Amino acid sequence: MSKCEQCIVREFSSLKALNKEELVKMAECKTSFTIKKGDVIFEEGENVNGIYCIKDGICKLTKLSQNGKDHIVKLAIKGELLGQRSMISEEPVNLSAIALEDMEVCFIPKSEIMGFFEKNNQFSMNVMKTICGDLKDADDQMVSLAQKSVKERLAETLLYLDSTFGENPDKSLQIQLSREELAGMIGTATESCIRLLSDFNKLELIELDGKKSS
Amino acid sequence: MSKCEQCIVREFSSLKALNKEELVKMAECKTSFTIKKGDVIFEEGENVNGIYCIKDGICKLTKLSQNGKDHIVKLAIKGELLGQRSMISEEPVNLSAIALEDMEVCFIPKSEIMGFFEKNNQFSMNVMKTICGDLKDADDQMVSLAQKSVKERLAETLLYLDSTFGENPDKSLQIQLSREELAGMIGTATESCIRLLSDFNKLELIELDGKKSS
DNA sequence: TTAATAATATGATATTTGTCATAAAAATCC
DNA sequence: GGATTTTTATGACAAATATCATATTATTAA
Repeated sequence: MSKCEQCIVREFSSLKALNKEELVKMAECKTSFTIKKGDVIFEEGENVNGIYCIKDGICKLTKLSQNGKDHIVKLAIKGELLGQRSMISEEPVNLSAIALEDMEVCFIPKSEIMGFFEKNNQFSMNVMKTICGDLKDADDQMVSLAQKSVKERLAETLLYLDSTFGENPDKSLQIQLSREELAGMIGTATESCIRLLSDFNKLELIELDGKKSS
Repeated sequence: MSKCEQCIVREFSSLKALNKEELVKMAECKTSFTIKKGDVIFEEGENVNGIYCIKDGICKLTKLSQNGKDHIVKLAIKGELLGQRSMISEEPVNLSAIALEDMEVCFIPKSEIMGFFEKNNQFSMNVMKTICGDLKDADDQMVSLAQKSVKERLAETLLYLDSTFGENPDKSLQIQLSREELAGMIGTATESCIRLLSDFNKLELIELDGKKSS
């Protein structure tokens, strides 16, 4: 069992507030997983009873809508914690988490985290700040979905993917999303998304195949 | 200056975790306001430096989009706290709060609340749960905006307004929203909203003027 | 390597929704 | 109480987007 103390990734999450003792204790009760691209970490409606810490890789957090389409609510990367909201609310998770690439994640049981909440105020504040950040992002996305055209949302999303996940040496986006997934992020039909990408391509704003921004 | 101890409204918010001492201390540093319908409590981008507790009345939390329209992100009622997110994130507020009817609100300065965070764990947990609830709602709304038609969103919103804010004896909705505001909640043009309401009316699903749900 | 499957692409068309114009009704102001 | 402004309503039309059909290309599996 690897030591949380030596895991650099924790520095990027609320867990950075934990001291050595706490980290040792956490290392003892955590479980590590390897997740293959496309695999489900947890599914909407499940009782998760703890949180997942992403050690490596990227996943999408999706919610199934009535019409059967998956909407991508958020992308989560190395260092982020999954399942905090449902753990705090004491509810089943409201989103599914699915790996977009091979991942390594650690599961930390609820009992352990609740202990940190009681004893480590800085940890609580960190978690609160993270969730507040998510809430702000959600508000922004909401307004964007409500008031912007599909074209605007697509352009914004491409720029976001570029700046957040970076480009390969050949200028293509590092993150690999299918057109269907991209459509699921911006809230449109896959065909509309493909068509607009093709338009952007003709206007020479992007290059397709690898697809880079601007 | 009225006593927070005797204010029943606090039982409906995170503040219910406070003990007598804490309430007395809070009563000393809070300020009360009367807000007229249409008045702004705070505006997007402002530094608020504390939270508002709604003692009475309803307000809308809006965000201005690029096209100049206000999108209503949430409605807040008696008992709810405003400005928590920005206080915790140490950022300006991301939403404007505007009274939909005459209101009474109390302002509690940040320093006071931060003290509660440090000393009263139950209070922290309550705040966290509230924000987690808001986040879940935001995710739901996001998916609804992304995947449902305007008609579906309008119908859902009318049902929500009916069940949350109740009906008058004549079956009209208690909450008074203009067509423009309703459109701002569901993310559509005012004309489209009016048109659909008129359609619903013709189909005898609702009655206009007072407007009730059926 | 070929067959099968999935992803991407594009056309044709229908539907939804937005925009602009204008009118009627209601609310507000002197 | 009448004038003015705002809100609600509706028509006409344009634009955006979804849907269905069908290729084409890429990926996977046998």
